[in-house]
Formats: sequence, C-alpha cells, structure tokens
Amino acid sequence: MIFGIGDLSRATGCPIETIRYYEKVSLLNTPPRTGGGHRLYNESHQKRLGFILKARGLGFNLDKTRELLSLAENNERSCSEALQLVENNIATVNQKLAELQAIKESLLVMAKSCQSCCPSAKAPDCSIVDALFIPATNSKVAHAKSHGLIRTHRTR
Amino acid sequence: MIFGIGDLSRATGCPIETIRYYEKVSLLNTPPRTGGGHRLYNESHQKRLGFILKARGLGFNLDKTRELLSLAENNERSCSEALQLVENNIATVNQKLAELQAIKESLLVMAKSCQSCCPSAKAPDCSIVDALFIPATNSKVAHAKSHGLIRTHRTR
DNA sequence: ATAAAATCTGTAGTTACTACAGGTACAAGC
DNA sequence: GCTTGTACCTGTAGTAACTACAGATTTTAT
Repeated sequence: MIFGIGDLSRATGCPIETIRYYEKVSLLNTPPRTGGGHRLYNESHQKRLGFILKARGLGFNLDKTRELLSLAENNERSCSEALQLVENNIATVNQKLAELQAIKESLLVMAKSCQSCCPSAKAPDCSIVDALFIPATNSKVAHAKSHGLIRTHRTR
Repeated sequence: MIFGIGDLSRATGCPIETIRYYEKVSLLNTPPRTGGGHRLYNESHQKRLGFILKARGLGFNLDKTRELLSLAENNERSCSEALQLVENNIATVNQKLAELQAIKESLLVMAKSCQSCCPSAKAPDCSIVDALFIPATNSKVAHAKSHGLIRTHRTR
C-alpha cells in the first residue's frame, strides 16, 4: 500500500506541515517521490510517524524522541537505556508537576483573598495587585510585601 | 537612589538581556540615560520589574502580565477584572496539571513493565519500545498494540 | 593615561512547529 | 486531449520568550 502525504496526515492526525518538518529534521527518512515530486509513503513510514507522535505525546522532546527511535532500531543497544530515558522523563514531569502545583496554590490564595476583601474595589486596591506588588505610582505599597509568594528564576 | 542595569539585574535576579527585552516589548518603560547612553534605573523601575517577574513566575504570559500591570496602574478598572485573570490562569494551570498527570501515569506503566520483563533484553525487544510501537524493520510488532496509551494531538 | 569592566546596539539562534505565497502535479470529467 | 479542481511542492517568515553573540563605546579604577 502506497499513499500520499495527505493520507498519511489523515491516518495519523499529524498536520502535513509537521510531517514535512519531521523529514527536514531527520526524524522521518526521505520517502520516494513520484515523477512529479510528490512524496510516497507506506505503512512503515506510518508506523514510524506513529511512534514519534506517541513519544511526543508523552512529553519527550525531539532529541529524546530521536534517541528512542535509535534504540528501537538498533539491536546492539540495551533495554536499560530505554528505561533510563523513561525514568529521566518521569523526573522531569514530576518537577513540572511540583512547580505547577506551587503556582496553583499561590493563585488560589490570591483569588480567595480577593473574593473576601474586594467586593467592588478598584484595581489598584485589589489584594491581587498588592500581592504582585504595586509599582510606585501611589505610595501606599509596602504592606503587601513579603508574602513569600513564589519565584522561578533560574540562575544561569 | 539611581543605579545601572547590572545592579538592577543583581537586585532582581533577572538577566540583563531580559531587562532590555522587557523594555523592547514595552513591559518596562524606557529609563533615562547617562550622557553616554547607559540606562539609569530607580526603585520604581525595580518594583515594576519585580511585579513582572512575579507574574511570570505564576505562569502568566507576557500579554497577561501586561494586562495585570495595566490593572495595577489604572484606577478606573475594577478588581474583579484581576480576579478574572487569576481564575483563568488557575483553569489553565489545572489543565496542564491534568495533562502532566496522565503523561506520568503512562510513563510509570512503561517503566514498570520494562523492569519486570526486560532484565537484559536488547532494545528492540524492550516493552517500552513496544509500547511506543516498533516501526517495521522486523515484523513481530503487532502485540504491543492497543494499550490505549495516550495521545495529545490537538486538532486545528 | 590606561586598562578592565560594564554597557551599548543589532542580529541571529533556540524549540517545535504553523502559516503563508507562488508555483507544479495529479485525477476526474467531458 | 483538455480543463478544472484539488493535492502537493519549495522556501521563507512568523510564533513565545527569551538567550547569545559580535563589535563598538562608556564608565570606573588604578
């Protein structure tokens, strides 16, 4: 069975431009072409694309996905390498989860204190704005300080 | 108190390039300059930058951050607008949390099944690779199918 | 006065795509 | 065989939010 890029796109749910992009960055190998230059795919391309899409859906970036593909295709490499990749990814995901959880807590605190104290207040008096730290236009700022809210500055 | 961009960077933890970038995209207003063209900041700049960094740390994108800044500075706008922004952001965060949680579950399943069945297997036999769906080089594929693992194709 | 550190501008690179514009190929119908 | 309409082609530019230079100038310290 041989088909065009549009069919592959429909079969996998992956946009045509993305398929071409994956080819450009060497995740998909270059398929044969018709005399006129249209790409021709078969099931093995489709499977490989499916693999890529699953890996992406699990949060692997393109480099990690490439690595997984190479593991899948190279008989010399051991299963434990794949496990390693998966475990690293779990660690990454756990970290993102923790960060988001912290963000959510802070947002909930902000929302709650706003609801209880700002029924019809104007924005510059809002506890949310306070928590984010009012600039300096009007100088009744100080009290919102040091709520120890959060920050995510990566040092480089 | 007046200071240069390096001091502002150290005081806030925000890289110099990012400070200039925020100025370029109009999150920070253009500061006065020395005769030679070096930027001069004061505490109000520092507070505004602090506000921006906190909003960013809470997951607001630059546009939402701009919106929050405008709320903070505009007496005509109501507190409920700020609450609205915060609540939208909570919804976004919740969605990301759910996605990550699903990803994590799948990864854990993969890791576990790998540990129990691939003590010293070569990668192409690995259950992880199977789960991601082996391409077609060797044709013993089918059984790993339909684990209902996950996918995150956004339709456009 | 000179050297070292800080800052300047402007451009290009990053990730993983997406969105064109302006053309060519292919399949179907007449 | 010809026309039409859809599918497909390439190449470039745009997205978010920065980061990383290169090459010049300014400021500070000795």
